[in-house]
Amino acid sequence: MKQEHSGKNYRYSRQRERILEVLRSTESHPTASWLYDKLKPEFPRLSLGTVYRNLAILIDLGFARKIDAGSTFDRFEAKTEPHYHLICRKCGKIEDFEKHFFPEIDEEIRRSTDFDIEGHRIDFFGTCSDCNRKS
Amino acid sequence: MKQEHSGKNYRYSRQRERILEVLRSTESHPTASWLYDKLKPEFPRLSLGTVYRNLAILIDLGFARKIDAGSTFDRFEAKTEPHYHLICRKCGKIEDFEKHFFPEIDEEIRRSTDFDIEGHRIDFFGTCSDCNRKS
DNA sequence: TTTCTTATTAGTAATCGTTCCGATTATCGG
DNA sequence: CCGATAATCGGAACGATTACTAATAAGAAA
Repeated sequence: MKQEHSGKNYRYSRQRERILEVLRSTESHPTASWLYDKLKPEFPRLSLGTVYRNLAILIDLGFARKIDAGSTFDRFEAKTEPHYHLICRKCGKIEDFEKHFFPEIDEEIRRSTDFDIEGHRIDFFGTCSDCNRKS
Repeated sequence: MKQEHSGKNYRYSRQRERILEVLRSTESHPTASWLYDKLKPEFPRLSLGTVYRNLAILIDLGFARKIDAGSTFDRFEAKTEPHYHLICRKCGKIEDFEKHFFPEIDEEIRRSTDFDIEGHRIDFFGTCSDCNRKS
């Protein structure tokens, strides 16, 4: 893991490395405390503050992203390729969707606003197949 | 203001009526405490909890929406027609964008997932003209 | 209008996710 | 190995939101 970006140069830390590995190993778009629980057995003295601080650093390094899914808590992901999210209104599950990406809509918007558009995010809302099956 | 929806029947309240009016009168996508400050002179005994509770009711009634813009606090709007948001990465300002809407992308997604898609939200990120001018 | 029921409010305390702080530990260049 | 300082731990602090209780007010019925 290269740890330099945006002027800053971060020292290596075993906790940070593992936080990124665990984040990369899941598709569940976890919370900070989920990561904390996962890593607590490995680092018995791990602190939640360490998880938060390192997630912020990983975001700064471009290795992770924060997701706003309407919950009261933040969720994170390590996927950096462009993709969208399917958010289940019933259970809150977030799934990645990468089959289509629409770069042309940025152009469309650029033409009719003076905002300097860098990119966009799309979230699709609905009900996941698990929840559909149950009702 | 019709106050019935989702089974519940709400009583009239002057505070709720004014909260909606003020929310409709601004394009600033305000926070709960901004609304509180605006209405405090009019209702000297207004409580912040009242603002939050009524915003939740207004959302339930379909008169308002909550916006997740990556901040630590919630922002609200009373515009109910479909539209997107332009979010300034520098100053946090949110502007509405209604010139284009892309209903066809829901169809596109429906075809390749088993999620039951109800709709989508798009947020465009960039720099607003005010911030561009300053730098 | 008066009464009665109950939704709504004000005021405050509690909650909960996140950030901050001081002391200790670890990284890493010299 | 030493020294400088970044990162950690543990816990306190913070800030937005929610929950609780007694008082108030909407609105239906008499």
